[in-house]
Amino acid sequence: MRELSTKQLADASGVNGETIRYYERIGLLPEPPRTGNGYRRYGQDAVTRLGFIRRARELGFALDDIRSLLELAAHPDAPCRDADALVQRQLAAVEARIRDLQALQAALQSLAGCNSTAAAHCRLLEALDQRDCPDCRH
Amino acid sequence: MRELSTKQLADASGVNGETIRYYERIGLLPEPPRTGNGYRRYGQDAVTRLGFIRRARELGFALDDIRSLLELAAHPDAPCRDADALVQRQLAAVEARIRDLQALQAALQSLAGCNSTAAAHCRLLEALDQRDCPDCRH
DNA sequence: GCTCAACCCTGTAGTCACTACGGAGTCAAG
DNA sequence: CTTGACTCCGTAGTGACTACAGGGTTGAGC
Repeated sequence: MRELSTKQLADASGVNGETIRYYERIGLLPEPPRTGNGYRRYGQDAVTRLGFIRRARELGFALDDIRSLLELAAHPDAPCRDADALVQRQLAAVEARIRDLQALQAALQSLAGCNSTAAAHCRLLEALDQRDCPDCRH
Repeated sequence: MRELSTKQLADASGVNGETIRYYERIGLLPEPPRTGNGYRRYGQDAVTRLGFIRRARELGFALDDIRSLLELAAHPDAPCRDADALVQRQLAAVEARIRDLQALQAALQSLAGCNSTAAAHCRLLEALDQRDCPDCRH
C-alpha cells in the first residue's frame, strides 16, 4: 500500500501541505482521488511531480515556467530546445540579478562602518539625502 | 511658485504617481495640503523625501527599514549607530543572496546547452526528475 | 459653447508564491 | 469519552507596488 495522505506527501516531497493544495488549485498538480470521507489519496507519481516542482523552484523558475517544463517532460519525444531556452532565460535573469546585487554590495560597503556620533554626519543618511549625480545614473 | 502636483512630483522624484499615493496611504509620506478642488500640492521637501526613499529602495532596503532611516534622519543629534546597524544587516542579506544566486548560476550552467533531440534525454528534465542526492542537500 | 486630452480624485482588486487562519469534520489511541 | 493529530474548505494576509473603474476639473482649440 503506497497511497499517501496530504501530510505524508508533504513529508515525502518536502513541500508544505498548504502549498500542495495551492498547487492543485492553480492546476499544477492534478486533483487526486478521494477516500470515502473526502480525504485526498496520492500515488507515488505525485511525489515525483512535486519533487520536480520543488527542484525547479530551487533553481528559481517561476510556476508558469515550471508548468511549461512539466509539459515538455510529458512528451519524451519532443526535442529539448524549448527546455533549454527556459534555462538560458533563467540563467540570464540570475546573472543580471547577481550583477545588480554586486553593485548594491559595493554601495553598501562604502556606507558601512560609519560610527559618527551625530546622524547629521552619517554617511548613509548623507548619501540618501543627496541629489542624484547626473553622471552616475544607471 | 514651487508647489507641485502629483504628476510633477512624480516626474521630479522619479517615483510613479500611484506609488506616491501608496506611500501616503502607508504613512511614509505625510499628507500634503490640498487645493480648493481637492488636488494635492507638494513642496520641495516632498521631492527630497521621495528621493531619499527611492535611493534607499535602490539599495534594497524594505519600506519598514526606510521608515526607520527617515526617523533617524529626522534626529540629527542622534548617533548613527542604528543606521549603521541597518546597513550591516542589509549588506549581510545582499551577500547571502549573492551566494545563493551564484550557486544557482552554477547549477543552471551545468544544465544549459543541452541540445538533445528528445526531451527524455534532456539534462534539465533529468536533473529535475532525479531524486535528491542525500550528500548535496543544503 | 462644445469637445477633447490630460490631468486629478477615491477605493478596490490584481500581481507572485505562498502562508495562515477560522470553523468544521474524522479518526485512532488511551 | 476525550484528546490530539489529522483533514477539509474558503478566505485573507504578506510586500511593494500597479492597474482599473468610475468619476471630477482644467485648459486649449474649434
